[in-house]
Amino acid sequence: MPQLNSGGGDDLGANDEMISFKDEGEQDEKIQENAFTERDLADLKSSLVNESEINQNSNTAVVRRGHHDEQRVYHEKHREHLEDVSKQDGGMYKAPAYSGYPFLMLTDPYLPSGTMSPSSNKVSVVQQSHGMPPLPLLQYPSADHFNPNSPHLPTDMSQKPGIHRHQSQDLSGFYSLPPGGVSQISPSMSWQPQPVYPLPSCGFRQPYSSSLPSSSSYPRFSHSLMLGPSGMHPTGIPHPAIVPPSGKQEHDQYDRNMYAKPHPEPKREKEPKKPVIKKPLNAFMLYMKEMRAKVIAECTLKESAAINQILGRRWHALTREEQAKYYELARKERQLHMQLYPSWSARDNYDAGLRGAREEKRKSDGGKKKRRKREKQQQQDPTTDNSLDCS
DNA sequence: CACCCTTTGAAGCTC
DNA sequence: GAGCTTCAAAGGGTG
Repeated sequence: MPQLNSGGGDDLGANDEMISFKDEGEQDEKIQENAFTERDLADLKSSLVNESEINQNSNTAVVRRGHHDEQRVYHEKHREHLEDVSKQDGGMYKAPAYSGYPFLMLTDPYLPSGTMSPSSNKVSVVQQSHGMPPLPLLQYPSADHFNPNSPHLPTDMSQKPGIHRHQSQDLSGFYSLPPGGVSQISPSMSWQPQPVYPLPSCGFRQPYSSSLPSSSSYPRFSHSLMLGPSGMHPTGIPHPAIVPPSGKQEHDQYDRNMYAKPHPEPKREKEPKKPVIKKPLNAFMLYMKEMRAKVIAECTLKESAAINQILGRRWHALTREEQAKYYELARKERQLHMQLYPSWSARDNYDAGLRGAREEKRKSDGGKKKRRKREKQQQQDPTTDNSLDCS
């Protein structure tokens, strides 16, 4: 498989791919068309280097553990900024379709003067769809959180000992939204005519259930996410990424609960478990979310396995620049996820819910599934039809 | 009803 | 550090 850089490794992984894309120096014309210039790439590359440095400084294990005050400040800044954005945008901005948590298309914080990276600026969006408030995440259960004079909020966070966010992580700038961000997404390939973010009419479920009372104080959260103190994220901030221990999302979980998958937990009523915070989506997952509806419409397929195969082929058919957009989105998503859940680890979900039991079963099966997968890969005929069309 | 399938990528784990 | 495993989304299919 032509993985660009499967090395993983935090943010740089995806961007290394982008860098490698550039190094190969192909499709210059396309790059120009997409305003994805050499210089832009250099900027992006530079920004990524900075980011890794930043992460080293700010995301150490020590820093990541238990700095909830910091998170609160972050959300506060975030909220303030969004208010500004909302004003500037005339209320036109929308929530991204794949928005799980109130994911914001971020300004690249690592570029000087807060300019957008070439890829990010094409997708830098704070979308609000269906007339929902932009950032339910930022709707705090307590009005105190909104109070600039809140006693909970230190007047000078810089004085907070032991917590040092990198300057570039000034989140008000971090999440700034340039006007027209969405429209700047360069046209490309088959998904171009589609809105940057999938529309319900394309087969996606409504990102926000109409059944949810519009008067709700927490419009984008399902009721199950209106967690009390026990269901609250350690930050005290309810979040779609958090799966309450008490079962299924009452409404559509798509988008509103991007990271909130209703893992069935039969015994959860008796033994309250920690809410599950879902992994941030990687680039391909973001791509799938966006393109699934289109494939379904085109191919009249319903089986996800078949759809995903098609999407996998299409993913490889994407230009580097097009893929780079998703890598960038994924990178930012990981960043935001990290900001929101500093103490979260992917390992947390390894045994979440029934997965523990499932694990047991798989182990008892001798890793049957994975073995099948590997066998299939090995048996795969190189002459396999790689058609991007429906098959 | 729980799990499988199927994809890629990120992250964790093991050696 | 390489290689393997798990999980993330999705929803029809299967036992």
